[in-house]
Amino acid sequence: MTSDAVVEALVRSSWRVMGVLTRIGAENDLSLTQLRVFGILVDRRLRMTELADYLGLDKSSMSGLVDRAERRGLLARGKNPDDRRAVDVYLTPAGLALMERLLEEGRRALAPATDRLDAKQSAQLVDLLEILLGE
Amino acid sequence: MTSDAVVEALVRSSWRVMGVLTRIGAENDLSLTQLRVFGILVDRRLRMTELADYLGLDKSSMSGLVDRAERRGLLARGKNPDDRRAVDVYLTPAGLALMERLLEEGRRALAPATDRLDAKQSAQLVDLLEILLGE
DNA sequence: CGCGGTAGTTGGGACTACCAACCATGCCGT
DNA sequence: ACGGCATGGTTGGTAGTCCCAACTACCGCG
Repeated sequence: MTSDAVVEALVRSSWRVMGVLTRIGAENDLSLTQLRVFGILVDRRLRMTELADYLGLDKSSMSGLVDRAERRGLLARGKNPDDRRAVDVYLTPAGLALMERLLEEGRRALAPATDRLDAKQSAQLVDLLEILLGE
Repeated sequence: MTSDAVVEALVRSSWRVMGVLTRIGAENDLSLTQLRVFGILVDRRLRMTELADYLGLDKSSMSGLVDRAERRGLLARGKNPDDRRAVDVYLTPAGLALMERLLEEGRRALAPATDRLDAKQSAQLVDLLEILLGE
């Protein structure tokens, strides 16, 4: 069965990627989840629950997560204009700046791997992964 | 720069894969890390420190990890014949059986995604990821 | 033999996630 | 318009993760 090989390759490479992200996060005192939160919020402003859905976490897990990032001035809570119960979360300028640094770091850290592909292969890989991810 | 697109696709798909693994783990009371330990030990018997190296964790993190799995009878500690300080870790038959179930579950869970690729694309993806992972 | 280095454990601390319980607000039917 | 149920978020408690520092046991070399 070829499905096995695909799953195996996917899982293996995913672990590799997570390892890189974990290291980059650790160097900046961010957990994997926080890193992901930042990645999500780069171009969005979301309510707590929406964020929890993105992450696949319980909403109660969000409070502390956001608290800690907020305390560091990287993230802020704001009122939601449409629903007084809801709380919007978004990156502060400092958070955005940090995220941009981390993106660059991520690119650099993965470069040894991604550089092994030529332009055509890169495009192919992106296409295949996008099919995998579905639209 | 096309490197951006590759990194983005890789990170996105890795998160997807991790989500699936997290769910499967949670359904069986296993953390992501434990799941990975099992995956590593399927065809190996390792010392604590070697395992820690595979996982990129501190050796002190291993004790508790192995403890908990051992308490559930999924994993066992054994003496290392060459070094009396060292402790070998390996899957018990129960652990191996569990892991086989989980592998099958993983394949099934990822099938909706992997099925979107035909045989040729699958082979291509595996090739590309293997290049990425290095030899 | 003795001494520095390595294998693993223990203890303490911050963080992560979950669940259940709890306010505040929103929404619906009557 | 109001009573009741649903929804958004927080809090508190628990178990697990992961780190660092300190410690014991053992290895190996001079």
